[in-house]
Amino acid sequence: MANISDIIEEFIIAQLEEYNEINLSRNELASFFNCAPSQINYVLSTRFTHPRGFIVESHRGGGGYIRLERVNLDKDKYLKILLTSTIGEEIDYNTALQILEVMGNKKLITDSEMEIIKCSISNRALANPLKIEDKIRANILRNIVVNILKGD
Amino acid sequence: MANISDIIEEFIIAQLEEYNEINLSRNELASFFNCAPSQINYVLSTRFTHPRGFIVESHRGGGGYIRLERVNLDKDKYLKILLTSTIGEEIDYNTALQILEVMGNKKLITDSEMEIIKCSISNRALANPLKIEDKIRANILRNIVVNILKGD
DNA sequence: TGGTGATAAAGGTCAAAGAAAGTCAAACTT
DNA sequence: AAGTTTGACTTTCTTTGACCTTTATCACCA
Repeated sequence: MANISDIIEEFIIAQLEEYNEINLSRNELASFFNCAPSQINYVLSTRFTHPRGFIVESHRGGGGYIRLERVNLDKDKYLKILLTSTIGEEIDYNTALQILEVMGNKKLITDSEMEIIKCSISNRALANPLKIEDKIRANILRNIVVNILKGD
Repeated sequence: MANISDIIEEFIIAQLEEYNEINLSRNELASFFNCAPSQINYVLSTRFTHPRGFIVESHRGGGGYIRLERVNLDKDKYLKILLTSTIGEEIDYNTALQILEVMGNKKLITDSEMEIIKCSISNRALANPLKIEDKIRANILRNIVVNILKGD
């Protein structure tokens, strides 16, 4: 123990115990702990991950920030399992569909939410010639919009 | 927060909440907020954009002004415009967000649907080392699941 | 009276500087 | 070998300022 990363982790978790959503400044944190700013990124990416129930958002530029939020994994066992094991590094469309169906049955998502998600993850939407996220995103959005038009 | 642009944005939006068309003086605004006049242009061009449903008109010279208006297209028309021109071959995250906001305002999507879509199209979700759709899809799903957990 | 040019009063543009945060790989620890 | 630490470099967003363009008005002269 007693390595900086663990200490920073504890510090952040302590904050999250009080408020379950917090704003950090990467540079301030780094100078507070006397470490490289990128150390903060290291801590965030190794400790504050989705499977552990954290959501991290950030903004660059003047007035930038890092926002951290904690979700309660124990609230729903099924979702917890999804996060921590079922959905791994990769997942094909049919498996994903099966998951969605269960989520629908369990009323975790509405029908129209399910439709939106199907749009988002369809092979058509994700067809990906070369690491071009903006194109992919446009595909996803177009999909979604057509779908809303369709549903009267 | 704590950056001037956001504050100016809020100020202007508050005005638009009352009157849905307003006249501003660039210089007055700038001196009121103690910033460079061109800062106003920056705010206008980054925040009061077409995708967000604003129209900006201005006049130079003596008695010049900046007129700001909020447009209100009916739903089908708006969606058609989205499909045929606003969403092109590529779209960056911020523009997409602005579109989603308007869709939310127009009740074309519910708040939780909006959250799902944001999850689907976030840069984080689409981070794409190399044409690997299954990985991307897993990212998207994980995003969505965390988000549903978040929503109480 | 009517045209003309100077001046002032707007707003516009653009690029450089500044302020965050992100990435990645090399070096260091355990 | 695995996990951590560091730092150089990148990307994104904001702020500032110098310079540009457009418009209105007013004084002046034919």
